[in-house]
Amino acid sequence: MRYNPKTIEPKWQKTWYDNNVFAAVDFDDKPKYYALVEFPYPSGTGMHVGHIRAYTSLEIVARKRRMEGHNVLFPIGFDAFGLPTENYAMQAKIHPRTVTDQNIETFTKQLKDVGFSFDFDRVVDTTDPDYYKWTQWIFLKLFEHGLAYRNKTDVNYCPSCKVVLSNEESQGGACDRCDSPVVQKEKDVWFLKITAYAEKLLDGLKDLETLPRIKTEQENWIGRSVGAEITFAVADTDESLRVFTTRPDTLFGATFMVIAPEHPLLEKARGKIRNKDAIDRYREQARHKSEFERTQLVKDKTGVRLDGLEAINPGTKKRIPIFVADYVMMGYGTGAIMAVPGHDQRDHDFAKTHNLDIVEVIQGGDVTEAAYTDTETGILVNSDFLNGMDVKEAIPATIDFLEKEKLGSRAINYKMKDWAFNRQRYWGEPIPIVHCDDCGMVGVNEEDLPVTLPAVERFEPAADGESPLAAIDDFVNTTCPRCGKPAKRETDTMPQWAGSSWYFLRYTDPKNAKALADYKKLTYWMNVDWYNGGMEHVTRHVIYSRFWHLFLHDIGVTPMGEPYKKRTAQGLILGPDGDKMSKSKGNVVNPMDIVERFGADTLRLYILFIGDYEQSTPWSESGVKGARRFLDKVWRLADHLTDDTPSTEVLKIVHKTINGVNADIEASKFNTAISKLMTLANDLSALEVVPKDAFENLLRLLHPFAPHITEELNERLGNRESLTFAAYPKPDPTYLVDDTITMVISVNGKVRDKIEVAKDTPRETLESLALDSEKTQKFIDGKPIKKVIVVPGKLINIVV
RNA sequence: GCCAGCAUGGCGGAACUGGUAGACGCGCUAGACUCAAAAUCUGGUGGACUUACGUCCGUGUCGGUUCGACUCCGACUGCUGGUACCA
Repeated sequence: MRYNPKTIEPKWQKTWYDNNVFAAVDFDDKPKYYALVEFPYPSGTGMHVGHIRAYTSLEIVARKRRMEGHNVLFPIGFDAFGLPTENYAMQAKIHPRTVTDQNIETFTKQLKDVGFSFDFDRVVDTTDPDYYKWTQWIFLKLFEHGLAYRNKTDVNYCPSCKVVLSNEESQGGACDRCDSPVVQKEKDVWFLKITAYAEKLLDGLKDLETLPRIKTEQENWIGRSVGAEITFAVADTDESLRVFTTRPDTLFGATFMVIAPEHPLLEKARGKIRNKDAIDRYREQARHKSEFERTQLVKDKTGVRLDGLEAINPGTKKRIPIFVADYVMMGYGTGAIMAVPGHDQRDHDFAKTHNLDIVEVIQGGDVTEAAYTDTETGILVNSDFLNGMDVKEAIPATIDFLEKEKLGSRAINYKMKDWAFNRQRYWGEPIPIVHCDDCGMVGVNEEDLPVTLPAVERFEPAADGESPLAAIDDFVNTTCPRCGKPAKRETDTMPQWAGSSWYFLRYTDPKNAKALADYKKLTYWMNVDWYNGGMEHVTRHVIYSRFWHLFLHDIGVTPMGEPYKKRTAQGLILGPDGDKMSKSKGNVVNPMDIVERFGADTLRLYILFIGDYEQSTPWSESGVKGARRFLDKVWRLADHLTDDTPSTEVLKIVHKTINGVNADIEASKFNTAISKLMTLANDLSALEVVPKDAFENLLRLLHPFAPHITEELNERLGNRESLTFAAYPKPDPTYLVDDTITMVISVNGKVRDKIEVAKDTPRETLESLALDSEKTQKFIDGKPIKKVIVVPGKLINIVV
């Protein structure tokens, strides 16, 4: 009989899913293993090959762990709030609830068609009120602990559509929907104080098992920098300017100051500024510049000098000018800098444009030409008591001086900003806050959660940038939870990151109505042993969810500090043309097509064989064929089985494969694991008859990759037990070592001969064997032998 | 600009801590089977020279360290990702 995935795949899927064989068992005695993949956004187009790649890695690990005797939690769910569904719903005039339910249904069917071993009893859906009740509950806790606050900020606003836009919808400064220019509109929005956790988030990275680059990316995102805060008095006023600098040693070279256009000094000292008009004009320009312009047009350093105000350099005691310039941002540091044109290139550019003094304080370069930024070899000059020191000595010396004079202190600054936590849209979790005229902002009582999204006909954004919820009187008008007087509900909803910041906790206890998850179950299942997802989520999603988890731990809701033990990230699958897959390029590969034409096992196998798991790789149709041929070959092997005991030679091949495949899977080297299985199948098919024992080992090793065909073949061998919980093969060390080894003989590093020798041939014998070799003789050619290097088990190199 | 990563046959990719470059797959090619084709099986397949045995060259470019470099170091080029005037 020929291999026909169309009949055997549905058969085994039915067996698995009808009997719930992948259900994780709470509090089981077996050691637990929690394998987590990033849950999908259920889009209308169904699964992408990228989803398959993202899930297949841990699918292999989960199936392998079950065979190794673990109680495995391998869950899946849906991150279903968000813009695409909402936009589609508006366009198609279907309620987002309906759209979401349909999409989830499609995804679930597709996941099962590929044979993923998820525990479908634990599916979570972030848009389910029973789920988002707890998302709201966590928000309330953050609010109670002062970690959620409201503040004014500028948002992208389209005056024509009267709608707030996301960054994505306002790229290049034009509205995505009507193409009119986007302006910045000031609005009161919610923030989460993630900066309060900056240090903890940095600390927690120490124990995370991951690629160095993943760690580096998070470190750079948090962006801790150590330096000093220095206070500059503003001459003839009571005002002062605080700056943050990483280079306090260059204090004596600060010849001017620059403040952000939004800096409060401009209001406070307004009376003293003589060129108000010019300043106002510049501030207005900066306000209208989109973030795009302000950050992309790097070349021209614009700015206006404040007439009538000067600062005093606390080192030199000299008066120095103050400028307003938009290259300084209010959002980082203190919104003001001391400019050291001699040793900072941006300041140097600015000084050149505006004809300002450039003073050299670190010797080594030519500061009239360019800023000299070498901190290793430079020596301080023109700096009073710092003269003669190197940069490393001068930094603490300056800080000591500033602290003594009460002009500044050591300071740490983070690049990471607080998390803007709001959207003015319908399809998101309502923020559970009530605005009361008397009590201010009050959290909804816990027993009144969830604050559900009202079922409405119209969910288009309301006018003037307000959420559609603002137009629904029934929703808005409520009573104050504290004083009982009439009050209004918050109408903003949460961003998409909210539901995904804690979903992995819900999987441990998905139906709990009393808590986000039972503490004992959390204790049993957490931490996540292995978390795989996209490289693009390594900064935002991973950091946000770590923040929520650390907070939940601090308030005693979860037992562990850091949620994840190990994190990996898969590479992108490109189109067959090497470009990113996209509808517009017409190079999208639909994974379900591959299932249809070649079978799910072929898809699973190929997607891991395609290349290094962490690297991006183009899709190849002919590569798929290769994966299918391999399965055909395995199928045919079953027709040549024998009960004879395998030869030592065969046992060696089998056990080396067991050893290699095991190691490769644990190291995410799925492509080489598969190539080793192919080699084993090739070797077995070269035999007259295939020992059954060797074949069964092959089936078990292959089972996590290609579960359907292996279950079928296993059944045909007469085995009653499913492979799902069959013992994973263990290598027998006696078959891993060879008695004889091939050693290379090289002359001056070039391979000239190979010899077969016993494993522990002594050095002297090897040397003489090498020197006597006919082939090497030719290259030694009577020249004097300088040295003979013997690397045990590898080679002998003769140097002449 | 800065940070990180990558660069290996016709193609996707292997090569552990420096030690036989090109595993495995695709493609191509010759042969077997077939009336024929498909499928399958067997052999070959980095390049140049050579009747052959072989020899030389070869891991983006240039240089260095080493008995020995795809692997380490320096400079450069190109590609990918992240970030954005971060003080």
